[in-house]
Amino acid sequence: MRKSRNRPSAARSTADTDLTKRAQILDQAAKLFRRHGYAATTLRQIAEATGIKAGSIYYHFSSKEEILVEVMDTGIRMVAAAVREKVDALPAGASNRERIAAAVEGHLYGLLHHGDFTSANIRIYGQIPQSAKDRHRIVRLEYADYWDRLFAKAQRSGELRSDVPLSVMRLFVLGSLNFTVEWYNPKRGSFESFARSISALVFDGILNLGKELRRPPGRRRVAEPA
Amino acid sequence: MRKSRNRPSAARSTADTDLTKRAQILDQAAKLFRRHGYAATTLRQIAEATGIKAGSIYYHFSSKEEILVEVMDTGIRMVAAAVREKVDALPAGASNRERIAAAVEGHLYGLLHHGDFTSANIRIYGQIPQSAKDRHRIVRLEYADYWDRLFAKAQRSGELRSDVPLSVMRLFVLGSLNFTVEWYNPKRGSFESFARSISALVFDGILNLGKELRRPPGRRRVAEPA
DNA sequence: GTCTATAGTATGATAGAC
DNA sequence: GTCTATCATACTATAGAC
Repeated sequence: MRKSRNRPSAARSTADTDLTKRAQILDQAAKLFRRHGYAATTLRQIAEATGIKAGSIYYHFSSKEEILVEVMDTGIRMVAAAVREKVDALPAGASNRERIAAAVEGHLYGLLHHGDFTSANIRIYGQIPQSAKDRHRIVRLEYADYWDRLFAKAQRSGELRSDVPLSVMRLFVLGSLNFTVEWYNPKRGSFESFARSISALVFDGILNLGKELRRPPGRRRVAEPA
Repeated sequence: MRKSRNRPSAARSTADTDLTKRAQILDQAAKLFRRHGYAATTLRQIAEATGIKAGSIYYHFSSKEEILVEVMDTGIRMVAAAVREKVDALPAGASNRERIAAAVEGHLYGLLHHGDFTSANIRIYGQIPQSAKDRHRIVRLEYADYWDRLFAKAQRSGELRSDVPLSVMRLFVLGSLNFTVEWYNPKRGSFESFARSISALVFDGILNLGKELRRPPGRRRVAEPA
């Protein structure tokens, strides 16, 4: 069913147009899936938003579900790429806590800068057909494993609290980050200050510890011997 | 359009049957909305799950959207009721921090014990028609205001950190709680221990502060003078 | 209070012209 | 690579029998 591969390598402009159209369809699909859900979005809507007719979509995709799976995969991949970039940019001797902080920042960045794909992924994952979940599974699991290893190492080194089950901690953190796509408003301050706030809450919680213990924004507290 | 009100007050069994059927429809609708979304759920599915035929639903509801709005409202009301119960049970002199802790516990309780209505609400809110959002708006806003006041008081009394915008803090907390419906698994431990874990993370964050600073489960840290 | 039957509309997908 | 036209199916909602 895959067309539009293996084209004459010279035809640059044609190739670009083709890639662009495919990408356009995915962009519009992500936007519509995010706003109205998968089932409520029709191929006619996607087509109209892309500037073509419904039937033409089948030149680029073999089914509605194929569009869905590609939108879902893209959502995860964008976030995963942003996380790896941030974490890999750390100096060699970075602590596990610093690695998690970088991952949190990267996750938020990927999440909030590719809004439609990531929001669609988070919003509709629980509602898509099982067959789509199955095809999306590998990409999703791989990313979950990444965080799993990050947290496991950090707890072994004693940097994370040990009175809360590790899986609860990991799911809580990822869940709280993911839900920011539902309420983050770029008009109310810069992304950087937002990320600092979220990071502070994840690491230190909401309580006021007194002026003596609170560091200036951007720096985070480490264990404070009594 | 409203039938089945003002019936002969003697007919207890008839009344029960009627209420039960209406409630059954809502129960099944909530379950299906949660799993497949609003648009993807058909009246035939709701009817079949309830043990009647699609046309019969119109005796109890005037439209699909009316079912939706009632499911959405119920989701919020159940959580709000659980929160008020927990907060109102506190002694008169309770601190704002204790009030928030009780609200967190109540919110989690309401959320995870009425899974279908609350999960449906959280999952599909962003996708329902604008007309349904408008009709759902008042119930939703009222509950948001409750938390708003709770947080505002706590920050004024200095119990909450002041280096993070209050709205970010409130939305972060509610969002992280809400997202637990996506991953909470009652088979992996009791609700009570789960609630303690989440509460600990919300108030204190994920870092290990050293054995000296960590209180036994259930108790929470207050400001610790240096 | 539930049923059957159906009106009116929209959907995903396909075929074939250009 | 996109179009028009259409098939087969499904949907919400209504009407009227029981």
